[in-house]
Amino acid sequence: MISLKNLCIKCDVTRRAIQGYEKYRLLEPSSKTNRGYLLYEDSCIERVNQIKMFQKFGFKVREIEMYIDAKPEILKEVLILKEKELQGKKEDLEETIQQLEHLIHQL
Amino acid sequence: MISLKNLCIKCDVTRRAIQGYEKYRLLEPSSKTNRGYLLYEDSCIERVNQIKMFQKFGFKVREIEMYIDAKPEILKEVLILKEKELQGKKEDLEETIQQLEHLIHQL
DNA sequence: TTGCTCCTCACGTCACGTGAGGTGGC
DNA sequence: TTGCTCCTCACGTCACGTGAGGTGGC
Repeated sequence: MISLKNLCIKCDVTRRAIQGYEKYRLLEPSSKTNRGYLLYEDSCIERVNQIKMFQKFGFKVREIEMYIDAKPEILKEVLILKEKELQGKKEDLEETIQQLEHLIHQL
Repeated sequence: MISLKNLCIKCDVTRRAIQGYEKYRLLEPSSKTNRGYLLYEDSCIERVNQIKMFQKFGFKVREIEMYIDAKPEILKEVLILKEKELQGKKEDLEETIQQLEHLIHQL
């Protein structure tokens, strides 16, 4: 068991981010202390790190629910699509940087 | 003079985007027809394209006001900082893509 | 009672998207 | 009157940020 505060510290997220994850049922506290403080399973640390990874890959929070517990084959397909998306973004970004450099040299 | 609709078509933006720019006083209609339709100067086409360029570089709409009419020397400094930001983003993105590829190969 | 910690709302942010409801001339 | 076009609100989106106001035990 781990408190909300410690979960936030260990995962480097805010309380508000955790609340956001809970809104989409990616996570939930397993109990409360008698003072009403929220308590989580230790496994939630790993869970939150996974959620953060999906977010980094460009998934919306409400999409993550569909994939975080998916079978490896399904997940692999989705991730391959995401990789193409990110490659596209990278190319757009490179083009934008070139435009920006061009403009800077004109000034 | 050009109608709002034609401005949107020429610049490939929506009416709502133009409204957003007007909120931050980057743009304004110069007059209205007797039917109340909004009319813009032809120079607004160029203006909107400039705004879009700043957005592409990562400026927030409300930041654009400060720079769109700035002196070249000032603008140059700001753009150089932006370029560094975009380079940083590019590097982050490349790292993320690598992580993603690594994960895909594990599945 | 005061201080401290943690809780649960709930509005704010950003750049628009997306209706709703109204208008004027054919 | 109906249809069409364009107008002006104003709530919705997304993932939290940021208070406000309340609670329980030292």
